[in-house]
Amino acid sequence: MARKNVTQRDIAEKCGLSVIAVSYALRGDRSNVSQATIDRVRREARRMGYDPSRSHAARRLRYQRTDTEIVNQLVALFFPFGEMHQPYWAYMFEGMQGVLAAQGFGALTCNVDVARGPFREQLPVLFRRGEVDGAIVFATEQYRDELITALREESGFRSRPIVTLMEPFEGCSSVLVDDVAVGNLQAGHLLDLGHRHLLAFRSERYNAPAVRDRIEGYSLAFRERGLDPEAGLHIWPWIWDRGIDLQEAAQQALQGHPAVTALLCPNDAMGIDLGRALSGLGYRVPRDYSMVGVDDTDVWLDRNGQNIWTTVRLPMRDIGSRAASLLLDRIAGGRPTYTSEIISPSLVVRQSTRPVRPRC
Amino acid sequence: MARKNVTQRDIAEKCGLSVIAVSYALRGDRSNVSQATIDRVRREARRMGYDPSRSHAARRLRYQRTDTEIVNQLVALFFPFGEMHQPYWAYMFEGMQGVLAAQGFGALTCNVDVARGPFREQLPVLFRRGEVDGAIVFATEQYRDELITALREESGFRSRPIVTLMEPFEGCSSVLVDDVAVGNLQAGHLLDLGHRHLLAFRSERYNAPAVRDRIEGYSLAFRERGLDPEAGLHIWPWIWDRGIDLQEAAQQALQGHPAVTALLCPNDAMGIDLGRALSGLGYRVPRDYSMVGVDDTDVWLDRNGQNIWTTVRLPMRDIGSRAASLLLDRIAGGRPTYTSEIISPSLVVRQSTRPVRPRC
DNA sequence: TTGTAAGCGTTATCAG
DNA sequence: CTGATAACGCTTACAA
Repeated sequence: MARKNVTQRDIAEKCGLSVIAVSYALRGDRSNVSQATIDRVRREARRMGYDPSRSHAARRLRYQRTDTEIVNQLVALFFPFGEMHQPYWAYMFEGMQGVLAAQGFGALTCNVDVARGPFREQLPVLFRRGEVDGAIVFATEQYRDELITALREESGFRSRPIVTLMEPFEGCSSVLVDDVAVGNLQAGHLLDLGHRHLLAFRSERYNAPAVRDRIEGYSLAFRERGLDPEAGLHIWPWIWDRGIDLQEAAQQALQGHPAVTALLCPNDAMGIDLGRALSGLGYRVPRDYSMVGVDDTDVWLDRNGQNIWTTVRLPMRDIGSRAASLLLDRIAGGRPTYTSEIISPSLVVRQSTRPVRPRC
Repeated sequence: MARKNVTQRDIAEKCGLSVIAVSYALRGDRSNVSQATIDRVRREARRMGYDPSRSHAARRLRYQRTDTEIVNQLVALFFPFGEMHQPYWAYMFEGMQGVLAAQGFGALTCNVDVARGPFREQLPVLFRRGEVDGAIVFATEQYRDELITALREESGFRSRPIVTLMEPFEGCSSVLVDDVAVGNLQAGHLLDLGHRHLLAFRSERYNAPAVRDRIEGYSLAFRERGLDPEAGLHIWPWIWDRGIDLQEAAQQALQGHPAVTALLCPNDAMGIDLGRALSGLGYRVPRDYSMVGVDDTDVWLDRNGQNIWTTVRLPMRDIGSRAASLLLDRIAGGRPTYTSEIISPSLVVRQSTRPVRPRC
């Protein structure tokens, strides 16, 4: 058990140098110390078991004199409580944790809630101390603005890097999904199978820009194939919430569109629930309706344990790890450049879609 | 914008005292300073906007001289990746966050993985710095021992408080569930409905002690009613995993026990999946089989959006908040007493159970 | 009850 | 290229 901490002074004594020379050497400051000394000091430091993390407090104290920010290896992850048990968030989180852990960073998970008062007062004390290096924010419209404002106003955080997920934000880097491509892949696949009347469910839980982009993607798929979206793209507003009678809602949607042979679902969870409801109504997927989702995070197993759910895959782990990388880059580099990274979706064809066959 | 930090010296000047007197006063050290001074200093400090969290680094630095632990308002939450998207973990997490956030504490979410090397090297650097005040550990047998050992060996953490969830551990406080009562409630309810042959699925994912206790609870329920568990309690080993053919497995289990009219499920998720598989086989719940789960975290909705799933409820939020409270108590109090708290389950009767009716 | 001196471990400044 | 000095803000030991 290393009883006493090894300090720079110990190293200095051992090397016959001054403490400050050691300080320079350890930081590799070539303009104040020779390369030879640097090497010698570093070797000795390693040998003696010098651990910079032990003297973090001293370093912090010293640096606040010059208003220099110091890396604490701690970042905050903001997300709504409701997303916690969604598989897609679990995957994103996994992606982030992988990158963060590899660098020794810790993840401070934070939830804010309008019901609990002003956001600034809900932030852990660590923020005020300036011990949080950056943040990844996954929040829906309403929360996001207020949250980011709160962070910017917190003097311990101020202008530190923020990465937003799924939506851009002024002054932040972000990791986005190409929602036009998502819609295009979904609709294109169905059109290529010969389906000509598609029903899209516009989930209210989706924020405006993403929904707009998806629909644009649908239309684009029609036009790219010389078809008229006005004629074949049917949009049904849909509130997907616990407590809704899925079968009744599904029945209603389908009866209003007898020509429809395929369904565009905004995400897997909703789509699979809907598919199950259709089965309950006596319809068969894909015999009666082809269905395609988004995410590839949920499964619909057939009796052989095979996943039959055709979907547009969003690489959630990648999104998470890209966000973390972006954040760490900005923390390390200090460059105030706001990068946006756009993640491309990909189509995963399984058995919930098949070529159209004419209605009797 | 508070450009310059207010320090104890500023307050001292304002009050015409020495810095050390202010230090004593702010900490309420009655043996070194008069109550009058304390009040005066504190009032002035508040007026000037003195913020102790700003000088945390200085305090840390000073205290490490006397090996005094200082509260950082940061605790670690350990859990397996696989549990992340389980609703029950989401609820526990919510319970913990509520308590922690109310005290300004931050939650450092940590996952360890044997595949990534020794646990000690996977810990965020914050541990080595001694900036983590305590930990809540939710890990299955295999991980738990190694993880807690790693924490104890980390010189920056050493003997700081740990609270384990669901299972006790030497030298830790813990929040436990009364699994005998869980089993007793499940089986007792079915027996009271007149069922005499119960099939229990012993999920392999459950750790040994909990499984043993549940089964003891089943037997107890029989004996309390003057019935013989040997005659009516049937146990079926069951591997519940993705990729399994649920219908086939279910078929097999039921065919082996023709007298069975009710099913004891180890948790909701598995039970509801199984119930759906039974529906697919043409059975009806509860007409053909009464089913009861554990957790009350998952729902099985009927066509009216009503949850029909009868289950034994484990108050996950309470478990989480109790664990956090236990931890904060030990962090604040410093008492090295290891408390175990046992949480009682409760029966929630819905429509997946009904009185037995004789088989044709 | 109050004040003085010293030090926690580091680094910016400036002189050699 | 190297080193002495001072300072970051706080608290313990000891003296007044």
